[in-house]
Amino acid sequence: MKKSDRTRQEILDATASSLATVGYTATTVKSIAESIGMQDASIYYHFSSKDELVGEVLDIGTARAVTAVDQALAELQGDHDPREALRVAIIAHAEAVLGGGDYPRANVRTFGQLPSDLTHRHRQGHRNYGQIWTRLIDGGVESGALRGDLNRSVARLIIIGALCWAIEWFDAGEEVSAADVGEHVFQMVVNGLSADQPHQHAVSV
Amino acid sequence: MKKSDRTRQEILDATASSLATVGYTATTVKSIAESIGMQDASIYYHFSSKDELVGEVLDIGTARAVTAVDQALAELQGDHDPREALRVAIIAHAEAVLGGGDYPRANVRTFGQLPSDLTHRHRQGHRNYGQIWTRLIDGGVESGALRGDLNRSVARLIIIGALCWAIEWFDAGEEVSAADVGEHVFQMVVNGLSADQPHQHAVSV
DNA sequence: GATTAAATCTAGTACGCACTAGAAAAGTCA
DNA sequence: TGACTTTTCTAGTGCGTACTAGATTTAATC
Repeated sequence: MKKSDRTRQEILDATASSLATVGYTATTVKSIAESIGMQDASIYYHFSSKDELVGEVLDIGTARAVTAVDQALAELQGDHDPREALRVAIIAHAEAVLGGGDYPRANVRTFGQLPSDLTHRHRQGHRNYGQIWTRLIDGGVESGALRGDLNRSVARLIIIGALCWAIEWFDAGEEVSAADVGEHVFQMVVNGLSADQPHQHAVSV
Repeated sequence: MKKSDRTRQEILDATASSLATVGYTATTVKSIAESIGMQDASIYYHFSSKDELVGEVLDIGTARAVTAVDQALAELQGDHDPREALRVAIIAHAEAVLGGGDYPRANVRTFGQLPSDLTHRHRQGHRNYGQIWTRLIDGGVESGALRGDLNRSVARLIIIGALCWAIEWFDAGEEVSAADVGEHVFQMVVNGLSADQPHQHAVSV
């Protein structure tokens, strides 16, 4: 591996870490360079602009999140309740975004604070990610496992929203793990908080 | 009312509107001034800094959200299922943040992109707001209406998160209203998406 | 209508930002 | 070692930001 590739990777990692923790605006080219012991101008040998660099980090982030969920679903072999697929996907998302690396976290953390160029650039990636969930919900409704009287698109966005917003309060140091958060979202959104429900397995947290 | 008070209000309104639509960074003192036909320097006759102005807008926002939820709960007289209280609160929050004015929207929209001074300044306000929900959930669990096997704090944050994230995708122009979003969050989080649940009233959207 | 106070404007400052040009250093391979 | 390429640094530019000082206009009061 060339030195250039190694440095490039180091820059990407530092940018992902900064985006995930302090957001887009507070992530300056100078601060990225400092965190890896470089001068800010040297960044521009590897990337033509801040937004190209940030865009690449976000691309990697969506790819990793999609892979995490796809992989978790692929491991679900044989016949299974569509609710179980939803559960597995929700927990995989939670682990990728909360417990996982900086890249998926950078994605969620900077959502809503990017310049419009970058927002547009990633619209397709978000659509692709949304389709995973659309398929899961559609499958559940059509098989009769999930209610059909709710707007599926709204339901999808509410699930994703509950998971994404968790980044604002989740603290990896506390006793609640990323998987715990996923389990809670699943329990609430699929089984419901109401006490007199079937299909409930006690959750220990 | 003095002229100074009217102008001051105009500045607050313009700031709330800007924060709610483009976020903290893109809200510049100059852009605020321009939107009401002033010079940027004139803003400083009424407010000592950008962050003091923004802080005041956010204070108003939390106050209005709290009032909206409190008022909706107060109208719930007589005996009622704790789930109904949760439903009323969720819908009131949705209407305040999605359908309501710019002030509560500014709060949610800028969450996570504020400088740390402002974040700290509003920590108490957020805590107070969280307590409304803590009471609702605790009441539900203790009366036996809600499950007791989930972490209540996590449950609270998931409900608020699902509602807050809706600001990222909700479009007031579409056929789904703010109250519809609230109703969906309630249906999912309390009754659950699963098909074979009691307590379900069909929702038409 | 003159006098005083309130409100706004003009014209700046200083600073941090993304980014550039060209020199210097470090790495590569005969 | 020496010639060449790749990478990094030094030193800057221009722009947008929040913010300030002092003159100027607008409003209120007698």
